Amino acid sequence: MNTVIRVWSGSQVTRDSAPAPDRAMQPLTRPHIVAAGLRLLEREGAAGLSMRKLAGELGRAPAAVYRHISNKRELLSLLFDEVSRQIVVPDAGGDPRTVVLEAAQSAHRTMEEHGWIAAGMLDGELPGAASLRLAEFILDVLVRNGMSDVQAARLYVALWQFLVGHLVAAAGVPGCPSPGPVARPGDGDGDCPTVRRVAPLIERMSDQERFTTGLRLLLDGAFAEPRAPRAGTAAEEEVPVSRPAPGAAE
Amino acid sequence: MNTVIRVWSGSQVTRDSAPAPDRAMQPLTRPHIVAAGLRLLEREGAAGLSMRKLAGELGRAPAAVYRHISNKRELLSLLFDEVSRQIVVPDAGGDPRTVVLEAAQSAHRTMEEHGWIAAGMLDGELPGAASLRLAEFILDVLVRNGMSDVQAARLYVALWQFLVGHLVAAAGVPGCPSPGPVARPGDGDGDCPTVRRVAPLIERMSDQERFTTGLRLLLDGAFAEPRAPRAGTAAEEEVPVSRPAPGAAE
DNA sequence: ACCTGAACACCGTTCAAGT
DNA sequence: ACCTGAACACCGTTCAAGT
Repeated sequence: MNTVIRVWSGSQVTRDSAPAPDRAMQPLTRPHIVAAGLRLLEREGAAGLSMRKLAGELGRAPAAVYRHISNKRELLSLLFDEVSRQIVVPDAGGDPRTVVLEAAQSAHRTMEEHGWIAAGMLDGELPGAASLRLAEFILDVLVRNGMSDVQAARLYVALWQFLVGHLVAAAGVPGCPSPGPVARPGDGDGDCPTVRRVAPLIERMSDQERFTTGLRLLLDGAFAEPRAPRAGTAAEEEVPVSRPAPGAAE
Repeated sequence: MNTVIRVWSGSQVTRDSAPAPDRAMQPLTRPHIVAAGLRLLEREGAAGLSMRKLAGELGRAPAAVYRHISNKRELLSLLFDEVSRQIVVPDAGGDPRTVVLEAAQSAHRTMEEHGWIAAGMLDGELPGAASLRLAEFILDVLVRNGMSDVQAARLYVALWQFLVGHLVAAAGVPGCPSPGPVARPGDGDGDCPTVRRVAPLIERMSDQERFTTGLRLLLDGAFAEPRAPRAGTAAEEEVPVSRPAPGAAE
């Protein structure tokens, strides 16, 4: 197994030790606000985060927060950044397939701890500065191991979309643990024999499995493509301007 | 190219022709409500759907809706069902990889038309009865072509999660078209040379490409695994790692 | 059975006014 | 510069009361 190193230089906010229990009348700062937001999310979940409650948590009037943050979206963006800063990536050496798999799993683990992220994805401009480091790491490993920029871009986009989808699907209804991708065949819906047979297998899959098996398929697919044998500078084929897919009616 | 057939028996609600312009005092029905909901979504987008506006659209008091529907989640569920009913699947014959690809693309196309779906994913129990038909179709094709139930289940879950992730990532901030998986390297964030180089490639990818290339990777990965030889008919050759033309795929 | 009016307990955000 | 009080324009949902 690879040594685990931290890719970030240290978080300015820790969830457990708030900057201070909001004493006397120290003026608010963004770190105060971010910390309070994380506390609120941890305590009440995604639905519990409101600008008003946040202000309450900080002991101020709701309007006070707006002196330091322009709206709720910016708040979500800051919170997401704080979480992505905690993503840990493996050592870059070794089999690239394994390294990328571990990096993705690490991102998955970190974000999964924060169920609200899935909900935040939809109205925050979440892919912020901190997640750049993860992108840099993955793209760099791929390219350094012979993928063209285009191949790396494609795989990275696919990985990201898959991660987002997994988080959203796993979060599902805020309360329920995981509705899964298929509902149980109900009464009125013509019989779906295959679904009926396979559904239990799906329901039995753990969250980890749902993520990792898909991840493996993506990586298998990507690494099955021919790559350049060696590379320091992987300038290769130029992107051939996407043509419409051969058999696809689109 | 495959003949396109409808897998559903007909929608009881059409978006364009509402059941009636809400005349005199016909009692409300669920189809009325679903139709009004779709009208509202089309006109005002995901953020424009509220129980109060829905009631307004129907010419009733807000409370009236609750006689027919128990809450907003159920409404979203019904709306999602109505949309999934419109998914068209290809003919089941032919290369399974292509058939599944086309089915997924079809689902993508249908859901993409309804940007609100991504938002609804998070607080509706969306995978309802209608999407069972799609699941049945895909699982059936996979198993009929030699995949084990477990293999089929895994690929299906991966496809679903990827679709969800794509929709959410593509929907992004309600207003903005597509923030994409990486933000532009900003000022303060240490230089990320690879991201800086690759980001333009990612931004240049169309929505279709972002979906289809990932889909292909998943299918490549899944069909690279050994499967049982027999299918319904004759020699289904052991797939020797499908290779899409190097960089010239698409 | 179906609907209305009015209310309850919330939202995000703005803005004049205070210190 | 930073904060408060009060307001604006909304939410989802409930419930007694009407017909």
